Amino acid sequence: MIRPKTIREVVYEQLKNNILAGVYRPGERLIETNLAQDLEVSRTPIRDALNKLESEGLVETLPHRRIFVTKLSRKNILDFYQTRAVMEGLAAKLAAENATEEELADFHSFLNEMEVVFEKEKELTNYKVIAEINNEFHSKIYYISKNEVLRKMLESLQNPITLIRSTAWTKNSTRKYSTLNEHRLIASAILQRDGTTAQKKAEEHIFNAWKAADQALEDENASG
Amino acid sequence: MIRPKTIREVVYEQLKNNILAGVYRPGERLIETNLAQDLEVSRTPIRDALNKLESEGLVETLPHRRIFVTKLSRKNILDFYQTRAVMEGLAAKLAAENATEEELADFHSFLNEMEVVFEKEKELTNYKVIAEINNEFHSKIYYISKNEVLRKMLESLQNPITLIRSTAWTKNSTRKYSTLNEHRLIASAILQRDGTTAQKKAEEHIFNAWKAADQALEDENASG
DNA sequence: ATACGGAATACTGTATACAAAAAGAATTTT
DNA sequence: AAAATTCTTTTTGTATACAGTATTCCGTAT
Repeated sequence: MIRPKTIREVVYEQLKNNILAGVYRPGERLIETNLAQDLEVSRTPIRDALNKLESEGLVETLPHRRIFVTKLSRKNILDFYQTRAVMEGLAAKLAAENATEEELADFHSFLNEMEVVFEKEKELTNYKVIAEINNEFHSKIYYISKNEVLRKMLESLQNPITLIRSTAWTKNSTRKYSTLNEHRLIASAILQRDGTTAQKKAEEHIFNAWKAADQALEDENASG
Repeated sequence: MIRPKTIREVVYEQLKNNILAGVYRPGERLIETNLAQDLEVSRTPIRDALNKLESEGLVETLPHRRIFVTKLSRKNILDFYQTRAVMEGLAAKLAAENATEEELADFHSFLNEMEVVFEKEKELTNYKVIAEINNEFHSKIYYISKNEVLRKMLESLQNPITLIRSTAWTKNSTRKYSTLNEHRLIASAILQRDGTTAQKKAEEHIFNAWKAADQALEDENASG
């Protein structure tokens, strides 16, 4: 049974995609009326969508003031990753402790798939495929952790982080390889139900991701 | 220079207060039209406020379906505290590491104030005063941690937790005393710039708060 | 009686008109 | 010419009317 999507939902997804894909760049101004004209809807669903995006940290605004796509500072970015690190650590730990046997079996076969994809995409040119399977890896952990609150918060952190990555980090093969390795370490700890190690490896993984993102942004600023 | 508040801001605060104070009970249905009439405004700012409250987890709704004040399950509550624990831990650790000398001095004198308040309110009957100063204690830590992302997320977690406390936990003197003691332990670690201990003590503190809340809710269900 | 189906109704979603505030342009003042 | 001040324009905030969907109520059939 499918439910027809409301206009605001469609608008929300479109705007979000445009922001995350860099169509609307960080710092760019958004005007309700223009967006409404472009998407051929009234301002009402546009405003609803923008409100939601604001609470997710993708746009910024003050009452009666203009609306801008969020532009994150280097400190902001560190803050995001730092926060995400402890949350991913908790998720990994809970996953190791709370997964059912079925879920672990499932997770195991997903890992095999992942290996196959990486094997096939040896050149790692297909950034989108890699990014997708990496996101799926993390999502699986959130779900088997059985903590809904944590899952939702981590999912909402995903947006700003995608925003960061869309600006920097187009192709950094070294990082892609180490990501795969780090995922292996986390997964192995979860499968062995070793919560402590899973937590530690997950935290380290996010820390490394931060270092890579930070480095990429620095390089970009230095060259651009 | 003060800015006149927009209607939606006022409405948001009113609805939020009513939810957190238990005027609108968990599970209760909210009707836009009625709220608009009660507050003597149009539906527009009501809808804006409800959308915001939804993204903060205080109300729940599906498209074209009714709106309800969030009713948290026991598992939800555990999830909230579990998540908050690691985040408070991180905040305490960062506070110990990143506070300036001035901030530490400030924090120290706040602690003295806190002791005075508790001394004066020996009977601990004035629940509101105690709750306020406890919240302030945590807020101070968020600020001196220097991590804005973490602070905002912790602040948004505060709402559902207040919701939990408003239903259970009216007066539990034992818990109030141990809260003071636990706060002392966290503070002392921060003042000594011992990040590891601060983190550990903060995590334990939230875990204990969860145990108390969970117990109170169980008792309430058993009796009520 | 109970289950099903179809109006009636109650509420949320959307469009649009109008109000108010902020940003920008033009004008005056120094 | 620079700064301050008014006024114009642009843009967001709010009210309201209308559209569309879910829920309720009632009648009918089994």
